[in-house]
Amino acid sequence: MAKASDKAYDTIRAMILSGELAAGDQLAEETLAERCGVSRTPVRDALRRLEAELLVRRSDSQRTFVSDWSLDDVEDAFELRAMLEGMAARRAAERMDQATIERLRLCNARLGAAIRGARADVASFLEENRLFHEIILKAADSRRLASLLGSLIEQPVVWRTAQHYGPGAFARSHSEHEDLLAAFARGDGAWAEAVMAGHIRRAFHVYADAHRGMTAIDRGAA
Amino acid sequence: MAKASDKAYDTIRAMILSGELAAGDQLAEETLAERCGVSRTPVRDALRRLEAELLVRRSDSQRTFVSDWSLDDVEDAFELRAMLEGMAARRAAERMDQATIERLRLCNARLGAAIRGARADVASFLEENRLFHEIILKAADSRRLASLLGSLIEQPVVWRTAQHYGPGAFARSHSEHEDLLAAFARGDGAWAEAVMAGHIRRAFHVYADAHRGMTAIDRGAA
DNA sequence: CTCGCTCACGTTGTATACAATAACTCTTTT
DNA sequence: AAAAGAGTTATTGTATACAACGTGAGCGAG
Repeated sequence: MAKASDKAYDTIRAMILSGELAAGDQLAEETLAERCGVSRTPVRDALRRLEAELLVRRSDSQRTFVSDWSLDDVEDAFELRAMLEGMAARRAAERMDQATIERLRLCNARLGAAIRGARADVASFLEENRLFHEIILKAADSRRLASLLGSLIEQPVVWRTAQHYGPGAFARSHSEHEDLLAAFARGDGAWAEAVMAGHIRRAFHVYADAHRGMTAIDRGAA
Repeated sequence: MAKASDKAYDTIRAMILSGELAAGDQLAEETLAERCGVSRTPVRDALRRLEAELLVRRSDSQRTFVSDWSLDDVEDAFELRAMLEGMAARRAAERMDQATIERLRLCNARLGAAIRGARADVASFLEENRLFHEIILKAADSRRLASLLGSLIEQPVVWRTAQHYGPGAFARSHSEHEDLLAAFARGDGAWAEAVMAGHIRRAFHVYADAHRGMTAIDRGAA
C-alpha cells in the first residue's frame, strides 16, 4: 500500500474532522506536507481524494480550502445515501443468495449481541453495522453504485450519529436490519428499498436532533 | 487552467473512447506521458480523474487498466442517472423561480428549432440538451448531487445515443422537456421527478437498441 | 518435466527543483 | 483620498531523478 499518500490523507482528514483545521481555512500544500512529514506529491494526491469527497473545496483558481459543512449539506448527503442505499438494497434483494443471507444474519446477530446488556458496545455496533451495509452493497453488484456511495458515506458522521443513539435507537437499528433480512429472504426488492430508505432517514434525524442540541449549547455559551 | 494535466486527461480519455486503447489494456504512466507530450506528473492526475469516472480501473497493486464497459455497466450508469437526475428535477421543482423557468423555456425553444426541418442539427440539439439539464442541476442546489452526477454523465455515451435518434425520438425529447417545464411551473416535484426518470430511461433504451443493432425505437416513435 | 528460487526489469511512489501564475502590497497618479 | 499599476511574495503546476516494490523470466534442482 502506498504509505506516504495514505498517511497524508488520513492526517489531513483527521485534522479537518477534529476541527484542528477550521472551515474556510486555506490549505497550502507545502504547509500540509510539513505537518504530515511527507513531500508535496502525496499531499496533492490526498487533496484530490478529499476534494472528491467534498471535504475540501478548490477555489476559482486552484487554491484549496476546508469546506464548511452546514446542516443542509449533511442533509443532502443523507438524502442521497437514503436513495442510493435504497437502490442497493433493492438490487441486492433481486440478486440475493442463501449464503449471503446467512452472512447477514450472523452479522446482525453479532450486532444484536453488542448492544444487549447495560452498556452498548458502540465500537462493535459500528463495525458490524458497517459490515452489514458493505455486504449488501457488494450483493447489489454495481461498480458505479459502490463508487458513488463510497464517496458519500462519511464514517465520522456515522460515528457522531451513533454517539447520540439511546438504547431504543440501537434496538431499532437492529430490528430494521431484521426487516431487511426478511425482505431479502423473499426477494422483495421494493420492500428492501423502502426499509433501507427509512433506516437511513431515521439516522439523519438522530444526527439532526443532536446537531441542533449542540448548536443550542454553542449559542448559549457564546 | 492547468494545461498539461487537462491535455493528458483529454488525450487519454479520447484514446479510450475511440478504442485506440482497448478494454483490458494496461496503462503505463511513462508510455502515456510520451504519447501525450507531458511528464508523468500530470498523467498521474489524469489517471486519478479517469479512475473516479470508472473509465480506468486499478489492479490490486496499483497498475491501471482500461476498464471494460459491458452493456450492463452502461445500464447501471443510466439507472443511476435516472434516479439522480430525477431527484435533481424534484429538488429543482421545489426551488424553481420565474427567471430560471424562462431560461429553460428559451433553451428548449432553441432545442426545438434545431430539430425542426428535414435534417436535425444534432450538434445544436446536444448542446441545448446539455444546457437544459445543467440549468436544472444547478437549480437543484446540492453540491453533492452535482458532484455525483458529474462523474456519471458520459458525454460520449450521450453523443452515441443521439446518433441513433430518429425524428420521432428528437421530438419526444423536446416534448418531455416541455412536460418538465409544466411540472416546474406548478412546483410539482413528484411530477418533475417522474418525467425526468422516464426521460433518462427512454434514452437508455435507445442506446441499448442501437447497441444491439436494431432500430425499433425509431419505428415506434415515428 | 515441473516446481521453486533468484535476479533483473518494468512500473509505480516519493522527493525535490524549477516554472508559471495568482494574490497582495506599496507606490504613484488623478 | 481612491484607484490603478507594477513589483514582490505566496502557492500551485510540471518535470525529472531516485527509491521501493511487485512481476515475470530464466535457471537450477528435485
